[in-house]
Amino acid sequence: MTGMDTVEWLSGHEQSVWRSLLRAQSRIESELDRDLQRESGLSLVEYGILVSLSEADGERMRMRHLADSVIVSKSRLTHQITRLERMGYVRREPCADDRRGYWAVLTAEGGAALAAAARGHVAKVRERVFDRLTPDQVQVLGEVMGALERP
Amino acid sequence: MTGMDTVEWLSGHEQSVWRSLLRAQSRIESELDRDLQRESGLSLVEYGILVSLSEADGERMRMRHLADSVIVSKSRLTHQITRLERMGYVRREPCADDRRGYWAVLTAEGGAALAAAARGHVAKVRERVFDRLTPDQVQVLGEVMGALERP
DNA sequence: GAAGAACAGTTCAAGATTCAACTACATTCC
DNA sequence: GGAATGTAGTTGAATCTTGAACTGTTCTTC
Repeated sequence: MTGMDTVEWLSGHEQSVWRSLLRAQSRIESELDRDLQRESGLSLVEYGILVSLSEADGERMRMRHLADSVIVSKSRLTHQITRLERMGYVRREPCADDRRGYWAVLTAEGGAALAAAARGHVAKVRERVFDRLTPDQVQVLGEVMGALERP
Repeated sequence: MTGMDTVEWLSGHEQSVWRSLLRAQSRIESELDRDLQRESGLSLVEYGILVSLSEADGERMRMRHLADSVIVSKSRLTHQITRLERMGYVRREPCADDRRGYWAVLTAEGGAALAAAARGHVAKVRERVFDRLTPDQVQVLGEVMGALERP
């Protein structure tokens, strides 16, 4: 009795689930990223940013809100938006009623790039994920991820 | 009829599952990484490398095999092992029967660092993932991730 | 047994990410 | 109203990642 039993370990089954999860995660992410990159020149994060913007009111979002929405640090978002701005897909606009703030605004080119990327990307997501699962599995996966996504 | 219907889109439910998955993924990973980093100075990838080595025969693995096992590029592994070597947690040994190759070998310090990190990390994994799920959900999650981890 | 292909691993340089300052504006509260 | 505190976003430097090119070894096949 060393005191070790006050720490909860993972059961054998939990451990194997956890490792599968880690492998699945990193495989899915790296494959989708590579394919998206190759076919549209966008990273997964850039794609996510464009999606968020395209769905927002006026196709624009405040930096802070956008950062939360795609789950990256403020600093990383700043750099990322700078790059997207260089590509012509996003532009910054100062925010009228909060002079500290900026809007990141989707440009027409950005919308077009997103549209061009979306089709192939979605096909890959389907192929890589949903085609491998039964409807019941998808159902439970949704419940599980719903529970896990909360902070 | 624009031809768009030849592409399979995601259903509304699939889309929402997919987005939950992405958010859950990035939250889990960034939280665990931050905590691990803070409490033991290891990144999640470094932790994974030490785990793989600790479980391997002779606590050593060839670079290539190790790279596959933790799912990173050869190049990234080279850099990562260089850093772990600087920290004193791993050392490289030339491979006797294949003169192109090297073993990455876990040092005593590396084993100790892993042991020190493991307890807290596992507690976080439990707290962040398994405590939120019912046994049935864990069961299905395992099946699903088993299907998704294959290349 | 030699030529050519494949493989293990590293290197280099470009680009991305991180983290802690930092600036500038907003809010609170006395 | 003004000092203190909080928030939005950027900057800079150090670190990390990426991908292609490269070295040296092994495997194949004729």
